[in-house]
Amino acid sequence: MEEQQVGSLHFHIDFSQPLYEQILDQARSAIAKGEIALGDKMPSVRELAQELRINPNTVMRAYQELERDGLTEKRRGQGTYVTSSPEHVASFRTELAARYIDSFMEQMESLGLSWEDIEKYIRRKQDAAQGGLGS
Amino acid sequence: MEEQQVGSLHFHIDFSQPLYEQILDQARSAIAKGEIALGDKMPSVRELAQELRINPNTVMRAYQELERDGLTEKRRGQGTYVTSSPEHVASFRTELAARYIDSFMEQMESLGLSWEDIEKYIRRKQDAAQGGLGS
DNA sequence: TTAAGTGTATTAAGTGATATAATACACTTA
DNA sequence: TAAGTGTATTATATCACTTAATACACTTAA
Repeated sequence: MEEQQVGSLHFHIDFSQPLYEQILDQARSAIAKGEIALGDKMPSVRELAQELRINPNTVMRAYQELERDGLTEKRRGQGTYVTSSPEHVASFRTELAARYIDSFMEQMESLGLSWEDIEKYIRRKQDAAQGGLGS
Repeated sequence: MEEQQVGSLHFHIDFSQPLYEQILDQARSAIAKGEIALGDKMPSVRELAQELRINPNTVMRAYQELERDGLTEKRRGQGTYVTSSPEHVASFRTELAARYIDSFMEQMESLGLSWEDIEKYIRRKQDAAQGGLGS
């Protein structure tokens, strides 16, 4: 397990998933949750690669997907910046959340679990953890 | 997209995921939902491979995992059978469901979504579909 | 103008997961 | 004995992922 702070971003990298996917997910999360502010400069491709001790091409791949998500903008010769548009972040969140939720509901359906079953499990878990998630 | 009925089992195979994983998931689902009965004989490795037009080794891999799940028992020289123990199926369901749910909640948390947000989305979706899932 | 720092593109190579193919063995049943 | 089981092995092929080494175009600041 690898823990790394790069600017205002925090990464924990392991070998359970493709590297570019972990960078992507964790950068998405940081932007979606406002851990890095709108308009802020992201670490450069080379810098992040050096800090995480991985290849620049791998960082590039994650950064290209971030831009496709509408979460970042790239300025040739300057660097990569978090979008300044709150709407872009918001629409990304709802779209990705919808994808996650739909896929999750399919999994539950494949196990023959109803929505009520799921609610019961979550409630039990939240009680046990004394409100771990509910904002 | 490939649709195949093999005995009481139904498979739809594509190239979105590893073949062995699709077989595994769909067999798990069929057993968990009782679409194939406890104690029933599964298709033989060779038969399923032939029907799905894939390699027997690939079916083997899925079948081995099914046994590790406690969902099937293999009898050398006879075949592969669905477990006769309802408890095994039940414990598998709750265990896998817990894994799915936990991973899902992590995804939601990474997007900064609260449990209430999720509930709202689901309710809206269920209303729109006039009760698509609720048992 | 120059140097350093950006994103980007290309080519080559290596590794591991996935899948196929061919074959053989041990076991059970009819 | 023959046919049908699960199982194991070896070889091969493909693809995703990752690294490596370079090179190019652009921007900014010295």
